[in-house]
Order: sequence, then structure tokens, then C-alpha cells
Amino acid sequence: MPKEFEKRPKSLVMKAKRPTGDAVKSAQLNILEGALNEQQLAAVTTDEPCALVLAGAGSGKTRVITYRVAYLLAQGVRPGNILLATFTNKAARMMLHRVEDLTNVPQKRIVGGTFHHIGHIFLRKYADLLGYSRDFTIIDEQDARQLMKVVRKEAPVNFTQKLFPSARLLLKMHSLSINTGQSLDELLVYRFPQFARFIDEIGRVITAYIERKLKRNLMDFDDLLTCFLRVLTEHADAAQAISGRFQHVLVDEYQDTNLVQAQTIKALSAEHGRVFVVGDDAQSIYSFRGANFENIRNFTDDYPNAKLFKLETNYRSTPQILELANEIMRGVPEEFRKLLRAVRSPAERPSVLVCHDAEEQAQFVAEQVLSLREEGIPLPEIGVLYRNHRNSLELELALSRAGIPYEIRGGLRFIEQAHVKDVVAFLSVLANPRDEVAFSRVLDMCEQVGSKTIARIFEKVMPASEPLKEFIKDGAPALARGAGRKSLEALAELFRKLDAMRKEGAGPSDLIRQVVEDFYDAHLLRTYENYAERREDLEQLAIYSQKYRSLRSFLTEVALNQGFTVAEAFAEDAAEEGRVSLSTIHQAKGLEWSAVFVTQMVDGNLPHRMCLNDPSQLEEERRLFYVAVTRAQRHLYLSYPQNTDTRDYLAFNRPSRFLQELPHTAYAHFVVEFSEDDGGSGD
DNA sequence: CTTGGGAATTTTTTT
DNA sequence: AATTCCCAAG
Repeated sequence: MPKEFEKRPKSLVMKAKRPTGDAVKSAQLNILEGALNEQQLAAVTTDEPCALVLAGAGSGKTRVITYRVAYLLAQGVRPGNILLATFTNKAARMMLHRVEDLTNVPQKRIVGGTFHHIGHIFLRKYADLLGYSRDFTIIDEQDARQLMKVVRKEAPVNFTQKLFPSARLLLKMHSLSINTGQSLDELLVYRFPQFARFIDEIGRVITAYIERKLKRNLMDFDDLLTCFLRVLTEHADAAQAISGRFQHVLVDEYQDTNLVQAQTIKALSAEHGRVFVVGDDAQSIYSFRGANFENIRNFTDDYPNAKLFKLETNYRSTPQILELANEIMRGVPEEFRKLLRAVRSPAERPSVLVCHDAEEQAQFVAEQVLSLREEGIPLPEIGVLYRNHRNSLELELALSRAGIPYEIRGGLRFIEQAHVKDVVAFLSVLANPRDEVAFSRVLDMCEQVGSKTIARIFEKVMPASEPLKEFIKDGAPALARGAGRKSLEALAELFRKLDAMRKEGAGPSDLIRQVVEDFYDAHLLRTYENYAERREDLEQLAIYSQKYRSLRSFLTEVALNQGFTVAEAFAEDAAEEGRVSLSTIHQAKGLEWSAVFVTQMVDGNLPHRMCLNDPSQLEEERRLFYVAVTRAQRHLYLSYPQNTDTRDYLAFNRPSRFLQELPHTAYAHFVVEFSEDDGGSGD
């Protein structure tokens, strides 16, 4: 290990607070000792270069990784030498904020975020090594599907198109193949046998898709990972510069990394081997995205020197909740089973509630929330979880009826709404005119312009070195006749204006307002019924974008930081008493509430019906249930409706097999009935 | 060629 | 139940 690094003056980091290194160290250790238990302290202060922290739910995982960063800083490690990879950008912000509190090191000085975010940072610098230009555009899933659709149509596939996989499916195959390291052939045989006969054709379409992205300077989400890895493995100079910089690599939620991410960590740490990894294999719930919990289970194979730490004290939940959680995981192989020790005092058993239908279930949740509030549990301490977004409908209704403020995590993302994407597309074209997805979206808004005209325009414009100039100047509008021509001319005029504004230093919000004023407003008016609402959204977008000076930084933020939802964007802040959280279980990862409702515990929903035939997917559903249950500190309610009302028939539900597998002693069983005006009643 | 409407298909979780 | 696909009228 490089001696030089070890000797760096400790005062550098802590200058603001305490001048001498030793004083810093002992002060820091005091803080640590008060804040951490023995196991946590051992992990945080280890001298081993490579460490794996296996941390059960609620055992202080986040705390450990946060304090580890603070500890390293106190040891004299420069903030710039630390890399913190987390599962969401929000998580990174929270951790680094905490680090700032502990050490006074501003969070901005440490590189932290998702692998996508980190990859993006360096690709802006090194993308040209891969044949991309550095001002590439990031496309989201929808855009990617659009592009794949185009490529698929163009491909010389002679089969009756119906039997050939859809664009969506092609993307999924491609993505899984990359992220799991399986060849397309293998993947098709094992996961999509019905398409195995199209191997060659599928391969060709996917290759065309990859080439097209490169040609148009577009990167999809997977590219941010794979291209970054390619920089690290194929370009020694760049790799040296990057990995030389990050002397300490820390990874949170390691159980949800995929092969590409694991290889990235490996490449980053190849020289110094200083890796600090935290995770819990029992909480691996992202295999549909290529995540592989073998990464964490086999960590010591990949890193033979790794020192293993286990955190087994659970600070979060009551013994009753933990007992139930342990029952869920009863089946996992012994070597990986964790013994979680509860330190909280005993309380009520978790409840299982049988409701008549989804409405009554929602009503029950609403009333129970009210009585929890009576007991003194504030609304932000209550979480309502479900398997998929659609399950939130009845809950929203019941909560609003009861006058309970709530916020929804996930759901339709603000920027994924059609009208917002429309307006953003104008800016995307401005930033990267070769972005054919955005460009055709814009063209498509012109009246009397359809796919044929768009194709003709592209044919003329795309080969040019500056497609947008070509479009504006060379009369691409002339390619259409009549009304189509008129609207294209209006569009060209708008782009002329935007381009000029941009040269004069206009920011994203100016551009957005201009687009809306000159062009989009009219489109909005004739296309949508709820004109006013959507118009309001766009004003919100303009306001939101004021934070960004450059077009590129705004577009990147929009593409990568999709965290905020429609509800969130409009949440009037500072509601005096806060809000109840509604969330999918996936999005609840890493969070906790005093009281947790897990709703729709119906076989076919949790576990989801699509998973029933595949044992490994079924196990993942079980882990999902485990994650849901372990979010609860004190009160846990598991509920399911007995009937599902579709429009024309009534279905009887089976309770989730996960419920049926639990021993009856683990919970209290209730049948919820609303006979008069309120209340569930005992069995 | 565009557009709108009716038919067919698909259905989870997210960066 | 909602999105995507296809076809036929204008």
C-alpha cells in the first residue's frame, strides 16, 4: 500500500475544527464510542484494507458506513480520495450530510451517489475514448424503447412480426444480458426459450440498437455503467487517473449490485484493494434489474483478504416483529442466516387483518392511522406499503376522505408525464440535435406531420454536421406541404429564437418558458382536456429548472435524478403535522416507521403472480416481504382483502402463502368488519 | 399522409 | 385497465 498516502497530514481535513491530528483522532474516537456498539465500532475503525459488513435489517448499516467515512476523514484521508457508492442519490446526500455534521467536511467534496451517477461524472470526461462525444445525452427507459422500436422496424426481420419480441422485451433481454454477464444465447435459452429460435435476428437488432445510440450520441442507463467499466478496463491511463484518485471505495447495499457494478468496484480498487462494503443478502430485491446477491455471499472469493464483520443487534423493531421477520427467513441456508438480537422492549404482536375488499382495507388503514395518531404517533412515523403502485388507489381515496395528509413515494414521476417530457424534448434537441428520439417527439407535435415526413426530414438533416442548423436554415420544412409546412416553419422559427437566446446565455427556465409561450401552449390546448393543470406543471418545471445554469446540467439532473414524483413536486411543504407515507416496498428500502401497514397480502400480488413458477423469483418475493416487515419499529399490520371487485366479476383471494406459512403464534388474527360506523373487531 | 378509433396485447419492482 | 398496434377514412 502506498506509504505516502498514509502519511498525509491529518490537519488538512479537520483544519476548520481542530488543529492537531492526534487531538482530532481521540476526539473522533470519543464520538464514535458513544454512538456505536462494539460490533459497529470494530467495523468502522478497522485497519484492514478490505472489509465486508454483513448487516441485518435495522442493525445500523447506514450508521456504520456514514461513520466509516467520518472516521477515514479524521484519520487524515482527503475527502477527494473517497468514493461512496449508494443505491439512490438521495441516500448518498443523506449520508454525506451526516458526515458533514460530524466532521465539518462539506458534502460536496466527497464523490458519492449511485453507480449511474458516478459513471456519468467520469464519462463526461472520458466518453470520447469510446467513440462517444462528451456531450452525450442520457435517454430514459421510454426513450430507449422508442429508439429500439425504430431500429426493430428497420431491421431486416422477415418473420411475422407478431412472434418477434417487442421493443420492450428486446431491451429487457439486452439489459439482463449485460448486467448478469450472460451471453444473449444463454439468456434466451434459459429465460426466454420461446424466442430462442430468433437468436440471430435478436442479436442483429440489438447490435443495430447499440450502433444507433453511438451514432446519435445517446446513452441509456446501462451505458452509464458499462461504458464506465470499459473506460476502467480498456483505457489504462484513464483508469489509472480515476482509480488512483479513489484510495477508499465504500459501497452501500452491496446485495443489490449486479455483475457490472461488482466489476466496476473491482477495477476501481484493483491497485490498492481498499474496499468497504455493506449489505444484507436477505434484503436483495432487485434481481429483475440484474442484481445478484451472490456478489455479497461470495464476496470473500472475490476479495480473499476481506475481513468479515457482522452486525446482529437490531435497534429498530420490537422482539415480536423480529420474531415474525425471522420466521419469514426460516428457510435460508444456515450459513447465511443471521441471528438478530432485539434490544427494544416487548410490545404487541403484529396483526393480520382480513378485510372484505380493498376499499374496506383502505378504510381500516385510515381509521387505524387516526387512532395511532391519538396514541401520539405522528403521521410521518407511519408507513403504508404495497407491492405495486396500483395498490395505492383505494388507500389514497380513503386517506383523503378521512382528511389524513399523505405523500406517495414513487408512482408516476413528474418528468415522465407526457407534457413535461414534450417540453424537455425541445431542450434535448437544442443540447444534442442528433438525439433523434427527442427530435421526432418534437416534430410529432407539429400538425399534419407524421412518421413519413419525419423520416424525410431526418434523411436530410441527420447526416449534416449540425442537424439543427440544417433544419432551421436549409428549409427542411419545405419537405412538407400545406398545413404541415406551416407548422414546421413555426417550429424552425422557434428553434432559431431558442438558439439565439442560448447564445446570449439564457438558462433552462428561460428556454422552457419560451417554448411554452411560442409553441407548446397551443399544442397543449388542442391536445389535452386538462389544459390548466398541465400548464401549471410546466410553470413548476420552469421554476424548478431555475436552479440550473446550463442546459446539460439540467437535462442530466432530469434524466438521472428521477426521484421526485408528481405528488412530491406539489407537496405543499411544512404541513404542520407532516404526512403518512405511501410507498411500494421497493422504494421503502432503507426506511423505517414506527407503524407499518403491509397491504394487499394476497397470493398473486405478494408474491406476485408472475413469480409463482420460478423458485428463485419466489424467494425474492419472500425477501421483499421480509424487507417490508423489517421497516416497522413498533406496530405492524399485515392486511389482505378477501374479495377483488373487477368491473364484471368478483374474485376470491387467497391470503399470501407467506402469511399461511407463518406460525399462528407469531401474530394476532382479526377480521375487519364495518357494520355501523367504525372499527375492526376481534375474531 | 395524417389521424383517430377500434382491436389486440400485456400486466411488478427502478437507476 | 392501459398501453400499443393496425387500419381505414379524410
